[in-house]
Amino acid sequence: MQLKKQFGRRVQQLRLAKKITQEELAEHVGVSIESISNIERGIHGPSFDNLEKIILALNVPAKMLFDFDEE
Amino acid sequence: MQLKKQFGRRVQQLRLAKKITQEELAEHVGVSIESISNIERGIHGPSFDNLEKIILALNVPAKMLFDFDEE
DNA sequence: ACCACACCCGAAGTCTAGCTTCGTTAAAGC
DNA sequence: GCTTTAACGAAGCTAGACTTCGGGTGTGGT
Repeated sequence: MQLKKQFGRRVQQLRLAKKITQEELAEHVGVSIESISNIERGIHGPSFDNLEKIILALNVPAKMLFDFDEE
Repeated sequence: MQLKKQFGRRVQQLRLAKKITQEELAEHVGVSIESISNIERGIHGPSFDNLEKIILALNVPAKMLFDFDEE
C-alpha cells in the first residue's frame, strides 16, 4: 500500500523530468492513459511486464524507480 | 522478460545472504514456496503487494532489489 | 467567453498472470 | 539411507491489473 504510492510519485517525477505527458508515456508503454494515471496516484502498481516497459520508456535504470530517498 | 530473471536472481542473492530458505521467505511473505521458487527462476514476477512484503522480509531498501550492477 | 489540453476520479466490466495445489525429480549434507 | 532444499511440470483459481465509459477541475490560449 505504501510502496504503490511511493512508486507512483517516482514515476510522475521521472515522467515530468522527461517532459512528456501521461498520454505519451501510456503510448510508449502500451497501456491506457487511465492506467498510467492510476499508477501515478498509487491506485495500483504495474504488472512486471509493464514495469519493464516503463523503465524502457523513461530510459532510466530500474533501481532509480525505487530510489525514494532522492526525490 | 529480462527483468523477471534479473529480479529473481537478485532475490535469491539477498535471500542467501540472509541465510534463510525459500520456505522461510515464503512464510514471511505469505505465499507458497513454489511461488518464491518461480519468482527466483524468473517464471513470473511478484505482485506489487507481495513485492512490498518481500522487501520487508529481506529487510533491504527497495532499490537494492533492482540494483543489478552490484551483483 | 469559449475551447483545448492535461489530469483527476469514480464505476463497472474484462482478462491476464500471479498464485495455488498436486506430484515428480535430484542434488547435498549428515 | 534419510532428510532437507529446491527445481520443474501441469492444471486450475482468483486477485488485481487493465479497460472503457462518463463526468469534473484547472490552466492557458485566442
